Amino acid sequence: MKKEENIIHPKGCPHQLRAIKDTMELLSGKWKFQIIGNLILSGTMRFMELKRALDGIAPKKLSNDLQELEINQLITRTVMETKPITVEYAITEHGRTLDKLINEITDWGLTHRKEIIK
Amino acid sequence: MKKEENIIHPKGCPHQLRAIKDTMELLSGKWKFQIIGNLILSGTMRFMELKRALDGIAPKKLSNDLQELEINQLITRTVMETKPITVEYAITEHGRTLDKLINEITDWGLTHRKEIIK
DNA sequence: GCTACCTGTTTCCAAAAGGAAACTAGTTTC
DNA sequence: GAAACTAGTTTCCTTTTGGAAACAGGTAGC
Repeated sequence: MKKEENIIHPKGCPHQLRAIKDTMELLSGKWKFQIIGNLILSGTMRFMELKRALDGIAPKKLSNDLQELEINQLITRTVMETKPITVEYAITEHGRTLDKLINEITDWGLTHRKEIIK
Repeated sequence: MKKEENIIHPKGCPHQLRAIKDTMELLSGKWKFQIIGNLILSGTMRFMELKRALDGIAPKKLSNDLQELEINQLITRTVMETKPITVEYAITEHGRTLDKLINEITDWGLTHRKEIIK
């Protein structure tokens, strides 16, 4: 075989690869899907509620991730004028479109655990 | 409000959160879903084919990720006794169960791009 | 005024991820 | 024997990620 045989671009259009890249650049990491998952289930949660639900997360990390998600219009942040000030984080319409994806991630995680154990 | 009000564990059973963690610990990162995606489309690919398809990946990274995926039984590695030795990476039955998940990731990436642009 | 609570930010540090370049080692082609 | 192909490994470095601890700035209760 000589060199000039693989010029033709393989399969998988870059269009789809870019979509995978987009999703993973925004949502990969340890906590983001867990945050979205909690918010989809609860609809709305406060900072300390999230901190307790996501066992072990540092406040800085939670704060950073929430900001990134807000910038990408997946959640909203609302300051409530309560006695000690509270902040409500809510899932947006756009954020809810992650519903199916999170179900797939969850289902696959369960499947994989069963597969690897045996 | 006094302190002892939020003892009850919120919603979302830890069972599901663990599944999300499992999936993301194995598959988050820049390249893994792209590798699996290519292999699902092509069935089987050689090292250099993958390297060319995943534009910009360093051989070390590709090698490392492939090893991790093999350990988790998502792909197989077969050395072929050809003229210059070649190695074929193939998706396994278990790896194919990621099919739906990758479709969701791709679809959501396309949706998100449209949503953010407007 | 002291303490506690809420929502963070700041600083500092450690670990993990990722990339560039050089190199190994075997085979084939010229 | 020189050059080019295969499939990586090794080394070194930079960037990103994540976490711990301390602190800030407000309110409320005692």
